[in-house]
Amino acid sequence: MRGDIPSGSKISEPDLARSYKVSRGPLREAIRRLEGLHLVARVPHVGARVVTLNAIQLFEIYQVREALEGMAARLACRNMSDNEIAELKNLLDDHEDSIAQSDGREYFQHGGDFDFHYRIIQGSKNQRLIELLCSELYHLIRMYRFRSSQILSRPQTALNEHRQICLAIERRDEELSELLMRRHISTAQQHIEQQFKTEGE
Amino acid sequence: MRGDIPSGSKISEPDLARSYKVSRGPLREAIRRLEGLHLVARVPHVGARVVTLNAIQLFEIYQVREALEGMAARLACRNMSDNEIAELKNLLDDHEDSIAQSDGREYFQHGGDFDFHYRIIQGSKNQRLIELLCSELYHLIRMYRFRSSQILSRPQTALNEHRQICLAIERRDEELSELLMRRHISTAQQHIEQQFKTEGE
DNA sequence: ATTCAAAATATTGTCGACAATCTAAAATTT
DNA sequence: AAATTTTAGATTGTCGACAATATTTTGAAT
Repeated sequence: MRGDIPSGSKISEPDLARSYKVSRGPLREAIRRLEGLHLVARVPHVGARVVTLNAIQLFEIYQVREALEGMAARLACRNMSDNEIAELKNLLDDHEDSIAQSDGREYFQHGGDFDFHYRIIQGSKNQRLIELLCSELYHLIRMYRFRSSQILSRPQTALNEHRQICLAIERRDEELSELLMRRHISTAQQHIEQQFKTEGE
Repeated sequence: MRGDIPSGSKISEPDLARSYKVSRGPLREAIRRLEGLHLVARVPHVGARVVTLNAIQLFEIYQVREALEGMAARLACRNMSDNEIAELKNLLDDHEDSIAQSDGREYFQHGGDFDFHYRIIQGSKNQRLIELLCSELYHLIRMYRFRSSQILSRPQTALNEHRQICLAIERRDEELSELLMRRHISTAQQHIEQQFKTEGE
């Protein structure tokens, strides 16, 4: 998860066991867990490799993310307390300051973007949705972000979109908040696609 | 997955290892995989239990399912071939016959309902979406269906809804097909909720 | 009789070793 | 010289045993 082991590299059980100072038994159990999280792929009798995300897989993840986070925004309208919404607004004000200070470059890098999404996901109060997005998909997206050092810095635009979503949630407008969240993620997806194309040249 | 081990029962590693004629090592690795699928829950130093779905958890799963299958229907509009859509229509005709023959009781039991949903999910051509719905969530929903012997038999209504969805896909109407699919699942969810209430009395 | 403490039991966590399988390297054949 | 077969090496899969931890039972004290 930290990215210490490069994406795509083969995992040698004896080597890893030595480096972590554990026996192969617990290590294999751990690998099986990572397999469940789709972070390593395992071929019987051949070995385990750290998964690599190609453009298509990232594309697919973003489609899933759009559906799930859209639902999260809808449920957040239903289930976030007035207090939680007030705190969400405070967070956005902090982000505003942070962008003004750092000239906007560090918004995505310091998890500011994820902070916002994280709160709304939590606000859905749907435990399964939370686990799916925050534990399972997040690691995969994060893995990609490690590689391409987030060039998609469009902090002011993103912040504006965040504010719109926040407003819709404040008004408890389920339809609108879902729509805006889906568009927001869809836009991010398109930016990544663009990036992949220019990268390929 | 077959339901041999009752939901909620504790899993004894030595017992299971004996009954499957394997050592505890591979068994533990298998349990870790099931843990990843959320089919067993594990507490350190205490043991593993087959998960039980309460009403809330099932409710949450259906919310996730609504979001994901709605997206699947949308993507199916984009990615299903004309041929695949024609086959989908044939499937619905078969279902029609099956319902007429068996007086409609066996539609859900024999996986007819799932057949339809399965094809649309596959039609999305999104591998991650397919895996999430068909491999991960399906087992959980199936686990519940084992317990309550599917009382929600409203076969004719469901079939009609399926036909409407199919029509929307045929017309490549992404908006409508997603909407109809979400309503279809939302309706099923409400039926289950109803059932839980009457069950609790 | 009830409650708390301590010992006994059972279960989980970990390890090192051996067997089965795959990958590569070397040797033989064409 | 190239290709195929064979052999050697490494890696994965499996096992039984031991240590650490939790649960249950037993006993004693209130």
